[in-house]
Amino acid sequence: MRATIKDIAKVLNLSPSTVSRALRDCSSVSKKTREKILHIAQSMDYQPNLTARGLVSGRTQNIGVILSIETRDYSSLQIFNSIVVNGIFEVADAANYNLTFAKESKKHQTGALQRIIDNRDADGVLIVNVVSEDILAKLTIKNIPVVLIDNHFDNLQSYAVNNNDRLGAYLGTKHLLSLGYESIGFIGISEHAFNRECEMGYFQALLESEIRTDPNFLAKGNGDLGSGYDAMIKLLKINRPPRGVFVVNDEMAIGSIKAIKDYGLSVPEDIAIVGMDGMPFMEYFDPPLTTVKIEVAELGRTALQMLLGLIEDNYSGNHQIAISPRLIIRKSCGYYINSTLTK
Amino acid sequence: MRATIKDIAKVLNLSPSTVSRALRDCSSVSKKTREKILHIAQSMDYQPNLTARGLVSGRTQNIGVILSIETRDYSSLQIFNSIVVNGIFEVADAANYNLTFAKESKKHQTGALQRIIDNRDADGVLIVNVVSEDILAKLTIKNIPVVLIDNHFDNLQSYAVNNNDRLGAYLGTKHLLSLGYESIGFIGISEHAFNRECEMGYFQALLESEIRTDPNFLAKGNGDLGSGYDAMIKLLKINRPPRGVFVVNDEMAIGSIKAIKDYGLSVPEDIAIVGMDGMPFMEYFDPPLTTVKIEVAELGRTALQMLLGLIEDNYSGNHQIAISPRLIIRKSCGYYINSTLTK
DNA sequence: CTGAAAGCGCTTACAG
DNA sequence: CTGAAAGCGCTTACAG
Repeated sequence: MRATIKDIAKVLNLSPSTVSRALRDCSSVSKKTREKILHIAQSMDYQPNLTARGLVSGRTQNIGVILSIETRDYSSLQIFNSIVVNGIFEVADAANYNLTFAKESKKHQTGALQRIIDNRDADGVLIVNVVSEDILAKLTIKNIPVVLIDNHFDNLQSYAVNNNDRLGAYLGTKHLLSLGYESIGFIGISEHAFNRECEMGYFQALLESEIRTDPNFLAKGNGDLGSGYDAMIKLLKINRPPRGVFVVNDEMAIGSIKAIKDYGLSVPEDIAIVGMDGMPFMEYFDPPLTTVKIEVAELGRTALQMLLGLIEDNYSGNHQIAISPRLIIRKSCGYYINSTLTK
Repeated sequence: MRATIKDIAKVLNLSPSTVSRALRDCSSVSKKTREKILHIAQSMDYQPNLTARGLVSGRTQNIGVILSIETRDYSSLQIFNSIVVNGIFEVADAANYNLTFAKESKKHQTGALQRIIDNRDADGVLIVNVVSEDILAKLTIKNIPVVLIDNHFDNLQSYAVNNNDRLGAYLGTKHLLSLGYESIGFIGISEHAFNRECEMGYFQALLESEIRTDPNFLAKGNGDLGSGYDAMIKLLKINRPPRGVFVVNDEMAIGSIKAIKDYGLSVPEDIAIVGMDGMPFMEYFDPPLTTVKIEVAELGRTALQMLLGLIEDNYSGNHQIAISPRLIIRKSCGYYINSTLTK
């Protein structure tokens, strides 16, 4: 059987209280007895029972991570989420917290989510991606601290960590402009807050170059490859299509490159493309995709640091944090063709 | 404050014991009092404190999931692992278990892993991918049930769930043969047990077609794209290169396709390629990759079911289970070119 | 069918 | 600096 505090106390003829104190390094224990206790504890291979500790502290040492149940295996979102979780894990582990996953959809929610809400099976919760306002409300009522990740709520009261989408679109568009292209298109996505941010970055870049925006140069998809293809076809059918296009996610960017090729044109010679996300394998496509890489793991790390502060009741930073993405130049933007000009 | 069993007992003038029994549906409580208790419990929004339950049951309701610390974000392995975890989660959630992640490398192991081993912070453990034998030994000593996932140990005593790699290589090779190609190459990986299984599947398929194996047609990489490229270059330099090549993972398959293109040849017209894995985005490459898809989530599900049986001490199935992968035909194998023959 | 008591392994005021 | 006692919220023999 596993040794307990009582066992150690008995061996040394001390009280459990003293042993407990010594083990946790309380200053009120004499050096001599502390050393005796530590020594015996080690020789008996004593390790505290975390559950018992949790019962008296009222803490679970769990962080709930709520994800959308609908995420398909191998999808971009799945990949995004798993990297976010990596970042979360790093911080959680250092702070001695476990992660408790939970998933949710309109119709169904996992047992884990019920345990978090009903039984308070987490000291705090991270909500990744769009999850219903309903869940957020329930957690708030139960007084469980929450931080949103990549949730483009317009709710300024929530604590949230997002990619700086506006900056991302700005960087992507600016890069195309810096390459000398004068007509730049935009393929967005039908997701309000996110798309609005991206559009603002795009417009700002154009404005700085004093280029008027052409409403025909704006197209939208739903985020997947096929919709990026369709959106690009629309742009291609315009009288004089844009010379460069910023696409708000990599998957649609790949779709739009396919559309351009199928149209008998080439990337970047005829139309240059810049995506956003940083999905895997994108450097292996033909041409390798230039993209604005989101610091996904950093989103997770930052969010959990914030949440930990909230749990300890000593967070005093901003309610909302935006993490800067960064441009990764590959070939689809034409940088290496134009490099004589720009380098 | 949250209602406790005591609170309910007080309201109804009953003992906590009876309330506890009623709440857990023990048969020994009269229908009448049970109903009263359930009613009050609901009106007081009572939910059991899981920590307290855990303390008396000696269970943590945690399943430890050990992963390699070295896995890079966005790598194939990272994607593989996250899908395995999806499968594990499904089963865990249905059985009311939480997942506790832990990571490990030769030099370093996370706090979570120490908690699992030292403090028994999990009722059972799943080890995904190659993790040191040392960890396995420690868990065994502590009497913590373990199931390995995708760990190609040669240890027949361990409980393990793996992809049926031999079958995978067999299916891939057989498919190439069925397309009429008579010389088939093999690009393997320097990982003993895994590679041996793949080779056996490859040889078996050749044998059934009475094709002699040419040792020059065997090449090896380390798993990443560049190494697949190099391995293919080796095969291309042979006097008469193989007409089709089975590559043991998708990433190297993509690398080998690139090598073929750079060599001025085309896929599948000159050399046909079949990979194995089922990584995302592979259908978008040029040409879309034919591959043997591993049922990754199923590996996770099966392993946890096995582990749950072990924890409950009622598992009586095989120690080792191999999950069958399945062929996904796309364009890199030339099926659609040869379809007049084969359809 | 119900209750009183002991216990799971720890922590923490309160005394001394 | 140390100990006795109470308690965290539940479960479970043992009696009746």
